[in-house]
Amino acid sequence: MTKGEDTKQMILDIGLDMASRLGLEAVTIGELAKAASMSKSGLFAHFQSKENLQTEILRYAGDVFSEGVVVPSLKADAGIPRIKALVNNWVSWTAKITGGCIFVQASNDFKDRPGKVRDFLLLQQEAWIDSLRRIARSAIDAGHFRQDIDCDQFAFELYSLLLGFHLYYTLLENDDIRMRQQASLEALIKRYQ
Amino acid sequence: MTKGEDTKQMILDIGLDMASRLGLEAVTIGELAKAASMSKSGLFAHFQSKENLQTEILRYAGDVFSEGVVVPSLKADAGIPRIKALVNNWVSWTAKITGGCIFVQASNDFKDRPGKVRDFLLLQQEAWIDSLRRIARSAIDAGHFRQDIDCDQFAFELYSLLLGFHLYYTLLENDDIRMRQQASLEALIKRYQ
DNA sequence: GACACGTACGAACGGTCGTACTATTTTTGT
DNA sequence: ACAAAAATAGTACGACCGTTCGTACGTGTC
Repeated sequence: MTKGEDTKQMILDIGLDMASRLGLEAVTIGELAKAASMSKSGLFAHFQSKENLQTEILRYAGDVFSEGVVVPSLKADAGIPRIKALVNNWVSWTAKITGGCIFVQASNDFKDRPGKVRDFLLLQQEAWIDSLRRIARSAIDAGHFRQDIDCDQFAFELYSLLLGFHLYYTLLENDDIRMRQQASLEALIKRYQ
Repeated sequence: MTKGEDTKQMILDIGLDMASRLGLEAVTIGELAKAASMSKSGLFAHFQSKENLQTEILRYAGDVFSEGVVVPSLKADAGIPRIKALVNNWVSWTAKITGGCIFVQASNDFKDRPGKVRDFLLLQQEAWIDSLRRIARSAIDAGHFRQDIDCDQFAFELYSLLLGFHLYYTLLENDDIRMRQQASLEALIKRYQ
Protein backbone atom coordinates (compact mmCIF):
# COMPACT_ATOMS: atom_id res chain seq x y z
CA MET A 1 0.00 0.00 0.00
CA THR A 2 1.58 3.25 -1.16
CA LYS A 3 1.50 6.37 0.94
CA GLY A 4 -1.31 7.83 -1.17
CA GLU A 5 -3.55 4.80 -0.86
CA ASP A 6 -2.90 4.83 2.85
CA THR A 7 -3.97 8.43 3.15
CA LYS A 8 -7.03 7.87 1.01
CA GLN A 9 -8.14 5.02 3.23
CA MET A 10 -7.67 7.21 6.27
CA ILE A 11 -9.83 9.88 4.65
CA LEU A 12 -12.55 7.33 3.86
CA ASP A 13 -12.49 6.07 7.42
CA ILE A 14 -13.05 9.55 8.79
CA GLY A 15 -15.53 10.33 6.02
CA LEU A 16 -17.61 7.25 6.80
CA ASP A 17 -17.66 8.13 10.46
CA MET A 18 -18.76 11.65 9.59
CA ALA A 19 -21.43 10.45 7.19
CA SER A 20 -22.74 8.00 9.76
CA ARG A 21 -23.19 10.72 12.31
CA LEU A 22 -24.58 13.50 10.16
CA GLY A 23 -25.53 12.01 6.81
CA LEU A 24 -23.63 11.77 3.56
CA GLU A 25 -24.71 15.25 2.57
CA ALA A 26 -23.07 16.81 5.59
CA VAL A 27 -19.66 15.51 4.58
CA THR A 28 -18.22 18.69 3.24
CA ILE A 29 -14.73 18.77 1.77
CA GLY A 30 -13.62 21.54 4.08
CA GLU A 31 -14.91 19.84 7.21
CA LEU A 32 -13.52 16.48 6.16
CA ALA A 33 -10.13 18.05 5.51
CA LYS A 34 -10.22 19.64 8.94
CA ALA A 35 -11.06 16.32 10.56
CA ALA A 36 -8.28 14.62 8.64
CA SER A 37 -5.80 17.39 9.43
CA MET A 38 -5.23 18.04 5.76
CA SER A 39 -5.67 20.93 3.41
CA LYS A 40 -8.82 21.04 1.31
CA SER A 41 -6.86 20.82 -1.90
CA GLY A 42 -4.63 18.00 -0.70
CA LEU A 43 -7.67 15.97 0.19
CA PHE A 44 -9.51 16.92 -2.95
CA ALA A 45 -6.65 15.57 -5.10
CA HIS A 46 -7.46 12.03 -3.95
CA PHE A 47 -10.92 12.26 -5.43
CA GLN A 48 -11.50 14.43 -8.44
CA SER A 49 -14.93 15.67 -7.53
CA LYS A 50 -17.37 15.77 -4.67
CA GLU A 51 -19.42 13.15 -6.48
CA ASN A 52 -16.49 10.75 -6.48
CA LEU A 53 -15.88 11.32 -2.80
CA GLN A 54 -19.51 10.58 -1.98
CA THR A 55 -19.57 7.50 -4.17
CA GLU A 56 -16.38 6.14 -2.63
CA ILE A 57 -17.69 6.69 0.87
CA LEU A 58 -20.82 4.78 -0.08
CA ARG A 59 -18.79 1.97 -1.59
CA TYR A 60 -16.66 1.74 1.51
CA ALA A 61 -19.75 1.83 3.69
CA GLY A 62 -21.10 -1.04 1.62
CA ASP A 63 -18.00 -3.08 2.33
CA VAL A 64 -18.21 -2.42 6.05
CA PHE A 65 -21.94 -3.18 5.99
CA SER A 66 -21.40 -6.47 4.20
CA GLU A 67 -18.70 -7.52 6.57
CA GLY A 68 -20.47 -6.37 9.71
CA VAL A 69 -24.10 -7.19 8.98
CA VAL A 70 -24.66 -9.56 6.08
CA VAL A 71 -21.74 -11.97 6.31
CA PRO A 72 -22.01 -12.63 10.07
CA SER A 73 -25.67 -13.54 9.69
CA LEU A 74 -24.75 -16.21 7.19
CA LYS A 75 -22.99 -18.04 9.98
CA ALA A 76 -26.33 -18.58 11.68
CA ASP A 77 -28.36 -21.60 10.60
CA ALA A 78 -30.34 -21.05 7.42
CA GLY A 79 -33.99 -20.14 7.86
CA ILE A 80 -35.53 -18.36 10.80
CA PRO A 81 -32.36 -18.15 12.93
CA ARG A 82 -30.58 -16.48 10.05
CA ILE A 83 -33.39 -13.99 9.55
CA LYS A 84 -33.32 -13.05 13.21
CA ALA A 85 -29.54 -12.73 13.12
CA LEU A 86 -29.72 -10.44 10.11
CA VAL A 87 -32.29 -8.20 11.75
CA ASN A 88 -30.31 -8.06 14.98
CA ASN A 89 -27.13 -7.20 13.12
CA TRP A 90 -28.92 -4.51 11.13
CA VAL A 91 -30.39 -3.01 14.28
CA SER A 92 -27.00 -2.98 15.95
CA TRP A 93 -25.46 -1.35 12.90
CA THR A 94 -28.18 1.28 12.89
CA ALA A 95 -28.25 1.95 16.60
CA LYS A 96 -24.49 2.20 16.94
CA ILE A 97 -24.37 5.50 15.12
CA THR A 98 -26.36 8.55 16.10
CA GLY A 99 -27.64 9.28 12.60
CA GLY A 100 -28.94 5.79 12.02
CA CYS A 101 -28.25 3.77 8.88
CA ILE A 102 -26.19 5.70 6.37
CA PHE A 103 -28.00 4.08 3.44
CA VAL A 104 -31.44 5.02 4.69
CA GLN A 105 -30.24 8.57 5.19
CA ALA A 106 -28.59 8.74 1.79
CA SER A 107 -31.64 7.24 0.10
CA ASN A 108 -33.71 10.11 1.34
CA ASP A 109 -31.10 12.70 0.47
CA PHE A 110 -30.39 11.54 -3.06
CA LYS A 111 -33.67 10.11 -4.29
CA ASP A 112 -34.46 13.33 -6.13
CA ARG A 113 -30.92 14.17 -7.21
CA PRO A 114 -30.00 12.26 -10.36
CA GLY A 115 -26.34 11.46 -10.89
CA LYS A 116 -23.62 8.95 -10.13
CA VAL A 117 -24.26 8.92 -6.40
CA ARG A 118 -27.94 8.18 -6.82
CA ASP A 119 -27.25 5.45 -9.37
CA PHE A 120 -24.75 3.75 -7.12
CA LEU A 121 -27.03 4.00 -4.12
CA LEU A 122 -29.80 2.41 -6.11
CA LEU A 123 -27.60 -0.56 -6.95
CA GLN A 124 -26.73 -0.98 -3.30
CA GLN A 125 -30.36 -0.83 -2.21
CA GLU A 126 -31.33 -3.40 -4.78
CA ALA A 127 -28.51 -5.64 -3.62
CA TRP A 128 -29.73 -5.28 -0.05
CA ILE A 129 -33.29 -6.13 -0.98
CA ASP A 130 -31.91 -9.09 -2.87
CA SER A 131 -30.21 -10.24 0.32
CA LEU A 132 -33.56 -10.14 2.07
CA ARG A 133 -35.12 -12.07 -0.79
CA ARG A 134 -32.43 -14.74 -0.70
CA ILE A 135 -32.73 -15.15 3.03
CA ALA A 136 -36.44 -15.82 2.57
CA ARG A 137 -35.63 -18.31 -0.16
CA SER A 138 -33.25 -20.15 2.12
CA ALA A 139 -35.94 -20.23 4.79
CA ILE A 140 -38.15 -22.05 2.31
CA ASP A 141 -35.38 -24.47 1.50
CA ALA A 142 -34.81 -25.09 5.18
CA GLY A 143 -38.49 -25.97 5.53
CA HIS A 144 -39.20 -23.06 7.85
CA PHE A 145 -41.35 -21.13 5.40
CA ARG A 146 -44.19 -22.36 3.23
CA GLN A 147 -43.34 -23.22 -0.37
CA ASP A 148 -45.87 -20.83 -1.91
CA ILE A 149 -44.75 -17.59 -0.31
CA ASP A 150 -43.70 -14.51 -2.27
CA CYS A 151 -40.07 -13.74 -1.40
CA ASP A 152 -40.32 -10.21 -2.78
CA GLN A 153 -43.31 -9.57 -0.59
CA PHE A 154 -41.42 -10.84 2.42
CA ALA A 155 -38.44 -8.64 1.59
CA PHE A 156 -40.70 -5.60 1.35
CA GLU A 157 -42.39 -6.31 4.64
CA LEU A 158 -39.17 -7.00 6.47
CA TYR A 159 -37.50 -3.87 5.11
CA SER A 160 -40.57 -1.83 6.04
CA LEU A 161 -40.21 -3.05 9.58
CA LEU A 162 -36.59 -1.95 9.64
CA LEU A 163 -37.52 1.46 8.27
CA GLY A 164 -40.19 1.85 10.92
CA PHE A 165 -37.63 1.02 13.56
CA HIS A 166 -35.25 3.51 12.00
CA LEU A 167 -37.69 6.42 12.19
CA TYR A 168 -38.87 5.65 15.71
CA TYR A 169 -35.34 5.19 16.90
CA THR A 170 -33.64 8.18 15.30
CA LEU A 171 -36.33 10.84 15.33
CA LEU A 172 -38.62 9.92 18.16
CA GLU A 173 -35.87 8.34 20.25
CA ASN A 174 -38.42 5.81 21.36
CA ASP A 175 -36.95 3.39 23.85
CA ASP A 176 -39.56 0.65 23.65
CA ILE A 177 -39.08 0.35 19.93
CA ARG A 178 -36.68 -2.59 20.01
CA MET A 179 -39.22 -4.72 21.80
CA ARG A 180 -41.98 -3.49 19.55
CA GLN A 181 -40.00 -4.35 16.47
CA GLN A 182 -39.12 -7.74 17.92
CA ALA A 183 -42.80 -8.50 18.40
CA SER A 184 -43.59 -7.43 14.84
CA LEU A 185 -40.80 -9.61 13.52
CA GLU A 186 -42.18 -12.64 15.32
CA ALA A 187 -45.62 -11.99 13.87
CA LEU A 188 -44.16 -11.47 10.41
CA ILE A 189 -42.25 -14.74 10.53
CA LYS A 190 -45.25 -16.63 11.81
CA ARG A 191 -47.32 -15.45 8.85
CA TYR A 192 -44.87 -17.02 6.44
CA GLN A 193 -44.47 -20.31 8.28
CA MET B 1 -56.88 39.74 5.28
CA THR B 2 -54.35 42.50 4.85
CA LYS B 3 -52.02 42.68 1.91
CA GLY B 4 -49.13 41.37 3.97
CA GLU B 5 -50.98 38.31 5.18
CA ASP B 6 -52.06 37.69 1.64
CA THR B 7 -48.51 37.81 0.35
CA LYS B 8 -47.29 35.62 3.16
CA GLN B 9 -49.85 32.98 2.31
CA MET B 10 -48.78 33.11 -1.32
CA ILE B 11 -45.18 32.59 -0.25
CA LEU B 12 -46.16 29.61 1.89
CA ASP B 13 -48.08 28.10 -1.00
CA ILE B 14 -45.07 28.29 -3.26
CA GLY B 15 -42.77 27.22 -0.44
CA LEU B 16 -44.83 24.13 0.28
CA ASP B 17 -44.83 23.20 -3.36
CA MET B 18 -41.07 23.63 -3.47
CA ALA B 19 -40.55 21.63 -0.28
CA SER B 20 -42.77 18.86 -1.59
CA ARG B 21 -40.71 18.48 -4.71
CA LEU B 22 -37.22 18.81 -3.30
CA GLY B 23 -37.46 18.58 0.45
CA LEU B 24 -37.73 21.25 3.10
CA GLU B 25 -33.97 21.72 3.15
CA ALA B 26 -33.90 22.69 -0.50
CA VAL B 27 -36.17 25.66 0.11
CA THR B 28 -33.65 28.48 0.12
CA ILE B 29 -34.69 32.05 0.61
CA GLY B 30 -33.16 33.18 -2.67
CA GLU B 31 -34.84 30.49 -4.73
CA LEU B 32 -38.14 30.97 -2.97
CA ALA B 33 -37.99 34.70 -3.62
CA LYS B 34 -37.28 34.05 -7.28
CA ALA B 35 -40.24 31.67 -7.51
CA ALA B 36 -42.46 34.23 -5.80
CA SER B 37 -41.17 37.09 -7.96
CA MET B 38 -40.00 38.99 -4.93
CA SER B 39 -36.74 40.31 -3.63
CA LYS B 40 -34.91 38.23 -1.05
CA SER B 41 -35.19 40.96 1.55
CA GLY B 42 -38.86 41.59 0.85
CA LEU B 43 -39.65 37.96 1.38
CA PHE B 44 -37.35 37.65 4.36
CA ALA B 45 -39.23 40.41 6.17
CA HIS B 46 -42.28 38.16 6.44
CA PHE B 47 -40.38 35.64 8.46
CA GLN B 48 -37.54 36.77 10.65
CA SER B 49 -35.30 33.83 10.15
CA LYS B 50 -34.88 30.74 8.06
CA GLU B 51 -35.98 28.67 11.01
CA ASN B 52 -39.29 30.53 11.15
CA LEU B 53 -39.82 30.05 7.44
CA GLN B 54 -39.21 26.31 7.71
CA THR B 55 -41.45 25.99 10.74
CA GLU B 56 -44.25 27.90 9.07
CA ILE B 57 -44.01 25.77 5.94
CA LEU B 58 -44.26 22.68 8.12
CA ARG B 59 -47.23 24.10 9.99
CA TYR B 60 -48.98 24.92 6.74
CA ALA B 61 -48.14 21.49 5.36
CA GLY B 62 -49.70 20.05 8.48
CA ASP B 63 -52.90 21.95 7.83
CA VAL B 64 -53.05 20.77 4.24
CA PHE B 65 -52.25 17.23 5.36
CA SER B 66 -54.99 17.24 7.95
CA GLU B 67 -57.51 18.59 5.51
CA GLY B 68 -56.49 16.34 2.63
CA VAL B 69 -55.61 13.09 4.37
CA VAL B 70 -56.87 12.77 7.93
CA VAL B 71 -60.22 14.56 7.86
CA PRO B 72 -61.54 12.90 4.68
CA SER B 73 -60.82 9.47 6.10
CA LEU B 74 -63.03 10.28 9.07
CA LYS B 75 -65.95 10.36 6.71
CA ALA B 76 -65.50 6.66 6.06
CA ASP B 77 -67.17 4.27 8.47
CA ALA B 78 -65.19 3.70 11.65
CA GLY B 79 -63.05 0.58 11.77
CA ILE B 80 -61.50 -1.19 8.83
CA PRO B 81 -63.02 1.02 6.11
CA ARG B 82 -61.59 4.08 7.81
CA ILE B 83 -58.15 2.50 8.08
CA LYS B 84 -58.17 1.65 4.40
CA ALA B 85 -59.32 5.16 3.54
CA LEU B 86 -56.55 6.69 5.61
CA VAL B 87 -53.92 4.55 3.93
CA ASN B 88 -55.28 5.34 0.49
CA ASN B 89 -55.34 9.04 1.22
CA TRP B 90 -51.81 8.92 2.57
CA VAL B 91 -50.58 7.06 -0.49
CA SER B 92 -52.26 9.57 -2.77
CA TRP B 93 -50.73 12.45 -0.85
CA THR B 94 -47.31 10.83 -1.08
CA ALA B 95 -47.52 9.78 -4.71
CA LYS B 96 -48.86 13.13 -5.92
CA ILE B 97 -45.54 14.86 -5.33
CA THR B 98 -42.26 13.72 -6.77
CA GLY B 99 -40.34 13.94 -3.52
CA GLY B 100 -42.80 11.84 -1.56
CA CYS B 101 -44.17 12.85 1.81
CA ILE B 102 -42.71 16.11 3.05
CA PHE B 103 -42.81 14.93 6.67
CA VAL B 104 -40.87 11.76 5.97
CA GLN B 105 -38.29 13.79 4.10
CA ALA B 106 -38.05 16.41 6.81
CA SER B 107 -37.82 13.77 9.52
CA ASN B 108 -34.70 12.43 7.91
CA ASP B 109 -33.24 15.86 7.32
CA PHE B 110 -33.79 17.28 10.78
CA LYS B 111 -33.51 14.31 13.09
CA ASP B 112 -29.92 15.21 13.93
CA ARG B 113 -30.31 18.99 13.87
CA PRO B 114 -31.71 20.21 17.18
CA GLY B 115 -33.75 23.39 17.13
CA LYS B 116 -37.23 24.78 16.65
CA VAL B 117 -37.82 22.98 13.36
CA ARG B 118 -36.94 19.60 14.79
CA ASP B 119 -39.09 20.19 17.86
CA PHE B 120 -42.08 21.16 15.79
CA LEU B 121 -41.60 18.23 13.44
CA LEU B 122 -41.50 15.89 16.40
CA LEU B 123 -44.81 17.21 17.65
CA GLN B 124 -46.34 16.66 14.23
CA GLN B 125 -45.01 13.12 13.97
CA GLU B 126 -46.36 12.27 17.39
CA ALA B 127 -49.72 13.72 16.43
CA TRP B 128 -49.71 11.59 13.29
CA ILE B 129 -48.87 8.44 15.22
CA ASP B 130 -51.63 9.37 17.60
CA SER B 131 -54.03 9.49 14.66
CA LEU B 132 -53.01 5.97 13.77
CA ARG B 133 -53.49 4.90 17.36
CA ARG B 134 -56.94 6.45 17.56
CA ILE B 135 -58.00 4.84 14.33
CA ALA B 136 -57.06 1.47 15.78
CA ARG B 137 -58.99 2.33 18.92
CA SER B 138 -62.08 3.13 16.89
CA ALA B 139 -61.69 -0.19 15.07
CA ILE B 140 -61.89 -1.91 18.42
CA ASP B 141 -64.97 0.08 19.35
CA ALA B 142 -66.54 -0.81 16.01
CA GLY B 143 -65.97 -4.46 16.81
CA HIS B 144 -63.60 -4.96 13.89
CA PHE B 145 -60.50 -5.49 15.99
CA ARG B 146 -60.02 -7.69 19.03
CA GLN B 147 -60.33 -6.03 22.43
CA ASP B 148 -56.88 -7.03 23.64
CA ILE B 149 -54.75 -5.56 20.87
CA ASP B 150 -51.97 -3.02 21.42
CA CYS B 151 -52.90 0.17 19.56
CA ASP B 152 -49.34 1.49 19.74
CA GLN B 153 -48.08 -1.69 18.18
CA PHE B 154 -50.63 -1.38 15.40
CA ALA B 155 -49.63 2.24 14.78
CA PHE B 156 -45.99 1.24 14.53
CA GLU B 157 -46.68 -1.56 12.10
CA LEU B 158 -48.95 0.52 9.93
CA TYR B 159 -46.54 3.42 9.81
CA SER B 160 -43.71 1.02 8.96
CA LEU B 161 -45.72 -0.19 6.01
CA LEU B 162 -46.16 3.36 4.79
CA LEU B 163 -42.46 4.04 5.18
CA GLY B 164 -41.65 0.94 3.18
CA PHE B 165 -43.98 2.11 0.46
CA HIS B 166 -42.34 5.52 0.57
CA LEU B 167 -38.84 4.17 -0.02
CA TYR B 168 -39.83 1.74 -2.73
CA TYR B 169 -41.90 4.37 -4.47
CA THR B 170 -39.56 7.34 -4.33
CA LEU B 171 -36.13 5.76 -4.62
CA LEU B 172 -36.66 2.50 -6.44
CA GLU B 173 -39.62 3.80 -8.45
CA ASN B 174 -41.12 0.37 -8.08
CA ASP B 175 -44.41 0.11 -9.94
CA ASP B 176 -45.79 -3.01 -8.25
CA ILE B 177 -45.43 -1.47 -4.85
CA ARG B 178 -49.01 -0.26 -4.50
CA MET B 179 -50.30 -3.78 -4.90
CA ARG B 180 -47.63 -5.13 -2.61
CA GLN B 181 -48.49 -2.63 0.07
CA GLN B 182 -52.18 -3.38 -0.37
CA ALA B 183 -51.50 -7.06 0.25
CA SER B 184 -49.46 -6.28 3.35
CA LEU B 185 -52.21 -4.03 4.66
CA GLU B 186 -54.77 -6.80 4.30
CA ALA B 187 -52.52 -9.20 6.18
CA LEU B 188 -51.88 -6.61 8.87
CA ILE B 189 -55.58 -5.96 9.38
CA LYS B 190 -56.36 -9.66 9.49
CA ARG B 191 -53.85 -10.18 12.30
CA TYR B 192 -55.67 -7.68 14.48
CA GLN B 193 -59.19 -8.95 13.80
C1' DG C 1 22.84 14.42 -11.49
C1' DA C 2 18.64 15.25 -14.20
C1' DC C 3 14.08 14.12 -14.52
C1' DA C 4 9.37 12.71 -13.79
C1' DC C 5 5.98 11.50 -10.54
C1' DG C 6 3.20 11.30 -6.38
C1' DT C 7 1.67 13.95 -2.69
C1' DA C 8 0.39 17.92 -0.22
C1' DC C 9 0.10 22.90 0.50
C1' DG C 10 -1.85 27.93 0.54
C1' DA C 11 -4.35 31.18 -1.94
C1' DA C 12 -7.83 32.43 -4.66
C1' DC C 13 -11.98 31.91 -7.75
C1' DG C 14 -17.04 32.52 -8.61
C1' DG C 15 -21.01 31.27 -6.47
C1' DT C 16 -24.74 30.79 -2.86
C1' DC C 17 -26.16 30.96 1.67
C1' DG C 18 -28.73 33.59 5.66
C1' DT C 19 -29.03 37.97 7.53
C1' DA C 20 -28.68 43.10 8.52
C1' DC C 21 -29.31 47.71 7.46
C1' DT C 22 -31.20 51.52 4.71
C1' DA C 23 -34.21 53.40 1.15
C1' DT C 24 -38.41 53.62 -1.34
C1' DT C 25 -42.91 52.46 -2.58
C1' DT C 26 -47.60 51.05 -1.43
C1' DT C 27 -51.37 50.52 1.57
C1' DT C 28 -54.19 52.03 5.32
C1' DG C 29 -56.79 54.93 8.73
C1' DT C 30 -58.56 59.25 9.51
C1' DA D 1 -55.94 64.21 0.96
C1' DC D 2 -52.34 63.34 3.84
C1' DA D 3 -49.56 61.48 7.33
C1' DA D 4 -48.53 57.19 9.62
C1' DA D 5 -47.62 52.57 8.99
C1' DA D 6 -46.75 48.55 6.52
C1' DA D 7 -44.65 46.24 2.76
C1' DT D 8 -41.15 45.73 -0.52
C1' DA D 9 -36.73 46.70 -2.73
C1' DG D 10 -31.75 47.62 -2.75
C1' DT D 11 -27.34 46.87 -1.13
C1' DA D 12 -23.88 44.93 1.55
C1' DC D 13 -21.84 41.69 4.87
C1' DG D 14 -19.30 37.48 6.35
C1' DA D 15 -19.30 32.62 6.02
C1' DC D 16 -19.01 28.62 3.52
C1' DC D 17 -19.36 25.87 -0.74
C1' DG D 18 -16.73 22.98 -4.57
C1' DT D 19 -13.09 23.74 -7.48
C1' DT D 20 -8.68 25.38 -9.77
C1' DC D 21 -4.17 27.08 -9.79
C1' DG D 22 0.70 27.46 -9.03
C1' DT D 23 4.06 25.66 -6.14
C1' DA D 24 7.07 22.83 -3.09
C1' DC D 25 8.87 18.78 -1.23
C1' DG D 26 10.03 14.08 -1.30
C1' DT D 27 11.07 9.56 -3.77
C1' DG D 28 12.46 6.57 -7.16
C1' DT D 29 14.36 6.04 -12.24
C1' DC D 30 17.11 6.49 -16.10
